[in-house]
Amino acid sequence: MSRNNHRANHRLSKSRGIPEACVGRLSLYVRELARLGARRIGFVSSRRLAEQLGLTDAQVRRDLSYFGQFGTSGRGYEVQRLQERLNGILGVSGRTWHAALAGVGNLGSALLAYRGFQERGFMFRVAVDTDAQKVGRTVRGLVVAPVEQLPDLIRRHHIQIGVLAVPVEAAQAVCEQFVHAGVRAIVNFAPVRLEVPPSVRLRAVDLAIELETLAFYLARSHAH
Amino acid sequence: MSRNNHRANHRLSKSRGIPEACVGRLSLYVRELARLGARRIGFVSSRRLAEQLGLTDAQVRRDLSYFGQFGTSGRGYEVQRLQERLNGILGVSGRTWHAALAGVGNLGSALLAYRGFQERGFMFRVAVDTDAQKVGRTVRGLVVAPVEQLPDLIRRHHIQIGVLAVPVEAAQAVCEQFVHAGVRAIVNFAPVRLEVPPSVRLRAVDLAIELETLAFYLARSHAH
DNA sequence: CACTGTGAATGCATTCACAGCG
DNA sequence: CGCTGTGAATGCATTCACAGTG
Repeated sequence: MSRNNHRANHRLSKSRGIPEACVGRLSLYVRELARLGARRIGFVSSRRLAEQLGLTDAQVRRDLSYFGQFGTSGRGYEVQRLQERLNGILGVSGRTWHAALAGVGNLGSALLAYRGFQERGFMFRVAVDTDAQKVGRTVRGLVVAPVEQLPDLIRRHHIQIGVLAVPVEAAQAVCEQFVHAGVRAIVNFAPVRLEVPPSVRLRAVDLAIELETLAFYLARSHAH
Repeated sequence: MSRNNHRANHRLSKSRGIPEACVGRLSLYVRELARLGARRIGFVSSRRLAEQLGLTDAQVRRDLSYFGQFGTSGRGYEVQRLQERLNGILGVSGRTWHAALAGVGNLGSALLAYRGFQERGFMFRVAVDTDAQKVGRTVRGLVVAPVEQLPDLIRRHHIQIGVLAVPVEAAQAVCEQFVHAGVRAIVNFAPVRLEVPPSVRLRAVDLAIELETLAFYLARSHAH
């Protein structure tokens, strides 16, 4: 789910036969390459890369081969060059993606503050909430707006990614606002399945399911 | 069909052979069944369940069949009974799982406050941090302890699940403390791969990767 | 050599399709 | 009938194994 997780997904026009799982691993490759680069390592083999990430060398080569031929026989992959290429493929090189957060509760606030997003070129430019108590407050340099303004704000700030951290009851409605306003990529943290048109890419992060999955295996291993 | 009962039982006894993806979906089934139960719906067919969750009816039946025969021909599944059975299988019926949090930053605090955990029988009984500023503070009724006390606290509070919300640099070390103290299930929110013995169940939640995956598809669909 | 890139083989997960049951 | 439970078929993802390359 990991795995999964993973997974709580839908068929969208598959981007030219690239396994979904492979796309998820691209980010891992970039991260490891960045680390290697920081250590002034110029070349890396698929085996080394695989070891570090808990994969097989064949899988690394296969994954990369979907996007082109980046390696050199006998030497491996040039760290810096591959990193740049993969960042380009991931769409995170030289640009910033604009995100909007709906739901400035505990989780939402944590997401606004999350360093990993900025580091990879994701920037929250909009935060909304229904709660009149929260509207107007400033969180991480962002003024919380009323949820009614969401469509307008999305257009004004050229939002490409919507992040849902609202209660289950509100999730579908807010999601539809995102979609109507033209957002085509959404991450949903509410523990409910959302209905979106096939043109919209949806990912679900379900925290309770992560723990329940673990509980399943714990309960089983205990029994024996 | 009753002729095949021994085969089903055989499957049930083996913890192996159950697709990991199926385990993740168990939680989804339970959630939907709870909703149906609240609406006083007594029976549900695999088709109805599938529709609601965005799956196929065959998949629902297959998933459930790994654990036994819960349905009635012509009528479907008895909502309440199936819900109870699945909760039992998931290990979340009538018991509480004890969790420990490492890293009481923004994300960690949000996890402590997350309602979905309590609702499903997960309870944080321990929270630790390295930051002297945070140690001693009370968060959600829990006194933050210094990380050095983690092994002792794990044993004293019978912790079964460890949750890592520490920075990348600290993650592996704290993880090892969990493992040494006997924790056999860990959720890792730090964007780094952790090394654990095979007896320990590890799940990774990587927030940046969720966004990057979306960026990949956005970048592609934009290009064409 | 040491390594990549990739057909072919394998292993899982999902879906089909239908016998069998209430 | 309507529906489950499940062999058989299909579809993906991973791994094997090796020809090909600098």
